[in-house]
Amino acid sequence: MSDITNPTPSDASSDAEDIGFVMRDRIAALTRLRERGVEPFAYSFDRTHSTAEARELLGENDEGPIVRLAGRIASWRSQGKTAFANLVDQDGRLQLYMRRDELGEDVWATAGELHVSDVIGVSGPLMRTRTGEVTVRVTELTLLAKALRPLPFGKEAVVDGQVVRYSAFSDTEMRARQRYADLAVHPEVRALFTARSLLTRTIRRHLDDLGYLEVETPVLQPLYGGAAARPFITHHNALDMPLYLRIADELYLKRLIVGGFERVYEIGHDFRNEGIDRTHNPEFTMLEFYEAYADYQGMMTRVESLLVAAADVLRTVPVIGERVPVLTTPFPRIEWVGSLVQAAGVDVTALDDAGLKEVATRVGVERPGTLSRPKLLDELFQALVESKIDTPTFVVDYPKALSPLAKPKRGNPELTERFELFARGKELANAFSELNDPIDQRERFEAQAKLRAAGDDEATMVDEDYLRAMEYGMPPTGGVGIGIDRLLMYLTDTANIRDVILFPTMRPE
RNA sequence: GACUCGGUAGCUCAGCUGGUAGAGCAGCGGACUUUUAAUCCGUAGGUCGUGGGUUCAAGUCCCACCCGGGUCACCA
Repeated sequence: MSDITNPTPSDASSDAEDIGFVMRDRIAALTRLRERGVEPFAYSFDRTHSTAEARELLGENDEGPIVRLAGRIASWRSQGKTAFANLVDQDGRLQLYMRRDELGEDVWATAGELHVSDVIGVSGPLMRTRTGEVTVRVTELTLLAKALRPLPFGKEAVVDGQVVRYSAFSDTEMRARQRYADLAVHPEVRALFTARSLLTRTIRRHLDDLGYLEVETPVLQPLYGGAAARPFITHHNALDMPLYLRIADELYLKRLIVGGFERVYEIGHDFRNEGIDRTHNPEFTMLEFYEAYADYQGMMTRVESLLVAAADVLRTVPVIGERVPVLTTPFPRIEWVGSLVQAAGVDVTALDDAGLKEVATRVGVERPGTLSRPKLLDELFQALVESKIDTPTFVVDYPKALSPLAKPKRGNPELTERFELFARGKELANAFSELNDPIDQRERFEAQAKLRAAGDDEATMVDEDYLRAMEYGMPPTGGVGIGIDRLLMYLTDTANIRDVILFPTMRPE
C-alpha cells in the first residue's frame, strides 16, 4: 500500500477511542475514490421521494416507476455480482438492490468502496423481491458523503411483527453524549423528538387560537424571581454587574399584562443551578401563559383543554402514540389543606413548630429542624400527597406562605388561589390568580427577604421594578407555568428527562 | 448525598473457588446474480476504568479513587 492509503493511526484517530483501524480503511477507500475521480462529498442531490413515499408509490404492485432517493446506508449485504443494502432517511428505510451488470463496472467499483453509514443518492425503478420486500433496483448511484466513522447500527430482524435489534447502541450515556449517532440509528428516538416538536407546535396553535400573543422576555436578568430555586450567575463586562440566568419568566410576563397585552405566553428555557437526575436538567423548557381578567378557576379550564389537545396530537405519532394516556376532563380537584390533613391524620396547620417537626420526622423528612415552617409543610405535602397522585389532579388553595405571588383566597386569607396539577407523582403545572395588590406584594416580598436573611437561599428577592409596574395598576390575571420536558415525559411515558432533551447537560468527557 | 449494580475489542456481552484474554456483530481479504440478524472460508483487533496492595501468579481477591446506570433523598 502507498503512504497515502496507509495513514498512521494518529492521522485517523486523534481522540481517546481507538477506532483508528476502522477509520484508516475508510480513509483509504475515500482516497481510492478520489483517485478514480469520484468526489466523496457532494453538493446536492435531487430526490423525488422519501423512502416512505416510495413504499407507498409501489403499493401492492410488483413493479413501479423510477424513483430517486437519498439517505444513509444502514446495512450492506454483498453477494458477489449483486448486493443488497438498506437505505435510511428521516422517516423510513428501504431496501436497495444492485447488480454489477446493471450498474456498469465504474459504478460497481464505487459501490465496492461504500460502507455502512455512508450517505448516498440512488435512482432506479421500484420492484418487489421474491420475498416481497419493497426494493429499488438501483441503476444510478451517487456517493453524497463518505462516513469515516461507522454509526453503531445494530442488526435488525422482524420477529412477529416486532423489530428486534441486535448489538444495538444501548449505552445511555453515550447515546446522550452523541445524540447525533443515537438519532441516526434509532428511528424511535427521532419519533420522540418529532413528538416533542409537535407538542410545542400544538401548544402554540392552541394558545394562538385563544388570542394569546407569543413574546420573548429576558434570559439574563439583574434580579431573578418567579420561583424558588438557586440561579446561575454570570457577569456582564461592559456594565460590570452580575446577571442571573432566569429561573422563571413570570415577573416579566406580568409586566406585559400591566403594559396592556391581555393574553401573553412564552416558551423558553429556564435555568436552575441544582442537581441533575432523571427529572432535573439544569436548563429546561418552560411554558408560561397569563390572561388578564381570568382567575385560577378559568386557568384550570385552559390547562385541561391544552393537555387534552396535546395528548390528542401525540397519540397520532406512530409507536410513541401508543403510550399517550387518555385524558378525561374535568380533572379531579382536591384541596391542599384538606388532602394533607387527611393524609397526615392530624390537623398539621394547627400544630406548633415542634409538633410539625415531629410529624415530619415520622414521615421521613430529613433534617426538619433546618427548614422553615412553610417549607416543612410543603415537604409533608410532597411526601404524603403529591407522590401518591397518579392520574391528572388539580391540587387547589395553597397556604399563603408557600405562594408569594398568588392572590389570597376569597373567604380565607390564609390560603391563596393557586393550583398545581400533578400526575404520576410529578408536578405538571403551577398556576394562580396572580397577586395584583402592590402593597400586599411588597409585604410578601419582604417576608421572603426575611426567610432569605434567615438562610433560605431559595427565597425570592424584593423586585422594586416589578412592584413599580404593579403600582401602575395590574388587572386581575390568571397565570400558568408548565414544564414542557416533564409534560412530554408524562405524555410519552418516558422515565428520564435526559431522553426528552436533545442535548442534555453532561459532565465533560 | 445514601444504597445498589456495573466499567473487558468499534458495538453487545461472556470470562467459575486466582493460573498468561473469549464470542457474536462491525472491520479487513476471499467465494457467492433476489438477500434481509445473508451464508461460507480466512484474518486482524485489548494498558480488562485509574492507582495502590495481597500473591509465585490478579480481569478475578483487598483498599482508595474516577465514571456511569438504577433506587431513595434533595431540588415547592
